[in-house]
Amino acid sequence: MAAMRVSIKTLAEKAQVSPSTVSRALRDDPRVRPETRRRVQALAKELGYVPSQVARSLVLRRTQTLGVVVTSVADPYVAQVLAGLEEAAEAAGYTLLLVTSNAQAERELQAIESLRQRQVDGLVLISSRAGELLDPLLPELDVPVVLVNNREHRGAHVHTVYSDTAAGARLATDHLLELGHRRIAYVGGPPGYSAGERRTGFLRALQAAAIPVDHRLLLPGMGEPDDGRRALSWVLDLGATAVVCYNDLTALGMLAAAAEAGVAIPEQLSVVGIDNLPFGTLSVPRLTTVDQEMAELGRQAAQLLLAVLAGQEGQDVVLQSRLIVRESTGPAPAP
Amino acid sequence: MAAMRVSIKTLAEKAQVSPSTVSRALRDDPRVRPETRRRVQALAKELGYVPSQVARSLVLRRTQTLGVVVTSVADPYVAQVLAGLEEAAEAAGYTLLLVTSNAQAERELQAIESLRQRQVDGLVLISSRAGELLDPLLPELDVPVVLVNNREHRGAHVHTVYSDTAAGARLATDHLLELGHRRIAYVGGPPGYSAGERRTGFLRALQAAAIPVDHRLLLPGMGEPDDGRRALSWVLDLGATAVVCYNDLTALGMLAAAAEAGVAIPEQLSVVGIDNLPFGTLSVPRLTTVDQEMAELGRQAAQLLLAVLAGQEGQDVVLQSRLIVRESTGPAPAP
DNA sequence: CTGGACGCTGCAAACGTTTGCATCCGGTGT
DNA sequence: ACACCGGATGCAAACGTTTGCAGCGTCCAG
Repeated sequence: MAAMRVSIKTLAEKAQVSPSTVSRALRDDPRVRPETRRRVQALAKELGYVPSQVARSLVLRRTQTLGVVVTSVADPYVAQVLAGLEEAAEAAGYTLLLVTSNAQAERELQAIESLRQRQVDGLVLISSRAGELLDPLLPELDVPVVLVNNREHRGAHVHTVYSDTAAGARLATDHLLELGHRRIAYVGGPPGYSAGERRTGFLRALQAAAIPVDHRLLLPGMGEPDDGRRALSWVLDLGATAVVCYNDLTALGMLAAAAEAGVAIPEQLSVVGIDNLPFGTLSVPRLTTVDQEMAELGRQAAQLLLAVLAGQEGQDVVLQSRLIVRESTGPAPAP
Repeated sequence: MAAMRVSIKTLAEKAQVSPSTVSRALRDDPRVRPETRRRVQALAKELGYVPSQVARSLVLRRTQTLGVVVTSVADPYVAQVLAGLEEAAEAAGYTLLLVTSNAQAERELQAIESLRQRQVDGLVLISSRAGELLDPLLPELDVPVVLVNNREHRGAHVHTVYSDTAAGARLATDHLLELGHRRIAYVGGPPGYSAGERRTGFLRALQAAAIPVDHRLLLPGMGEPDDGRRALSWVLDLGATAVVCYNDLTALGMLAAAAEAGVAIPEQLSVVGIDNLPFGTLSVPRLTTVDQEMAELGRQAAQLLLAVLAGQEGQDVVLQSRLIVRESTGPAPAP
């Protein structure tokens, strides 16, 4: 439709003023006469003028844009964090540039490079899996970085926002211990920060209760429902009466498998997850879990980044985990 | 760290060549002597040169960026579409600019405006809820638009990618009819394109089977689990033996409520959803549903947009729905 | 009548690229 | 010796803004 792009210059000609004046008029600079301002603004509306954020970015040297790299948006944990992040960023006039890494370190680095070239004002890495590959890169970055759910890295411009998930796992385990369970299994998650934390939280709880760990009860997993499914018969065979899962997804998979196999939850087996996904209330029985406040995590990440961008001192933030007892856990069966 | 940003000019000085040559050397233009090219590239690496995509965008007048507006990333349907979209866009060298509308028409328009100013090369609207407010805006846009899961709008630059969800709802209903059900309820979704389609699909199936509709069995909802929960006792009271839900979320809510209330599924009530969320396999019983291939929808949307951007003719795409029978549906109980 | 002050506007440079065209150089064909 | 050619490089404009500084009236005080 529009034959040619209408720029500030176009407006300038039509309004018989200089580009500078147009620029100022559009942004309500008090230095331009009210009448001129109105005239220019009216003209802008009439001609359908759309300011070019990219030209503006070039001269101002900031883009009002935050780069976010995630493992996968299809992961409900990530999606929740992202939602909180977007909300807070949007409220401050920032827009998100989203890139997916599929949990591959190599792609994560590429993503960062791409965002860098796009001159994002700040960077958020959610559940980064790049590990040590990240270290040489971080100091190079000329923008502040916030790591969500990962404390493996330090640096001048790098900040951290995370749930105290080790404590969370401990909470979950202590809950089972209080219920009288003594043989408790753990189904793990994908290599990386949080799986490590959660696992040590679990182990510490056992240790504090002076319960020797049976390493056969420490199962590997990728944080997916099938991991929980597979684990069910394994843990029953070994006589476990309870299991803490790396995350809700794993736990939900186990609940589903239990239902299909006719295993009574929690009478025969107590199951607890971590994350508090919305779906945890839809399972039968409803899932006992540990809240990780993903949306809040995202919001805090955005606010931290924005604070740093505004020149303030950035304080790392840690969110406390909170146990949510529902019906998937119960007293240990009498021996 | 870097005291000053290193630009093409910086490289030019250090390498004793003109900026033009540097620019060409960096992009492997055959017109620059191989040796010069190597020298420049080495220097670039050494000084940690990062090309400015924004400067490039300004002169090339495209940003290699696609704008996406969604209702909420926390919605698993949206998240799946987004995942497919990102994958395909990324593969073609495009990055996504993501904005959330919270299903509010006003905010959706603002989002579009914001993306426009950011000079996105194309726009994707997922499950737009802006309705008629969108119509005056669409022709104004100077970039191609792809609507996902919404056929309410037409225009020169607007294309559409959708599941034939009316057919899907009909499939679901026909399935119940074949199982002998005659009193079938429907729990609806939020105002907008797809809820309308799905509802008419449902109604058409009844009509084709010459079953009079009892309008008390047409329940309102917002596509959330609680809608399904609430609907359970209502539909049982009215003697329904089956219910099709606007989406899986609603259906899963109903299954959970049924389990809690001791209502046997599918013996007392058959429940079918639409979407085929991953969670549909974790419920007890597993949910019968209609696949909507969200990720594929996203991929197709990206490809369509990219094709149009490449100057090709853009063909709207429609994905066929496919019934997935699991255990939440069964024969109608004998009267 | 003069000297400012003040209110409004314009000039021009800058942000970091890309690219059409000109330039320069050594070599080649006649 | 001349014109010409081709390869390598440089010049300068352009993309669409913002902004420090200068300019220009007009009005008022002295």
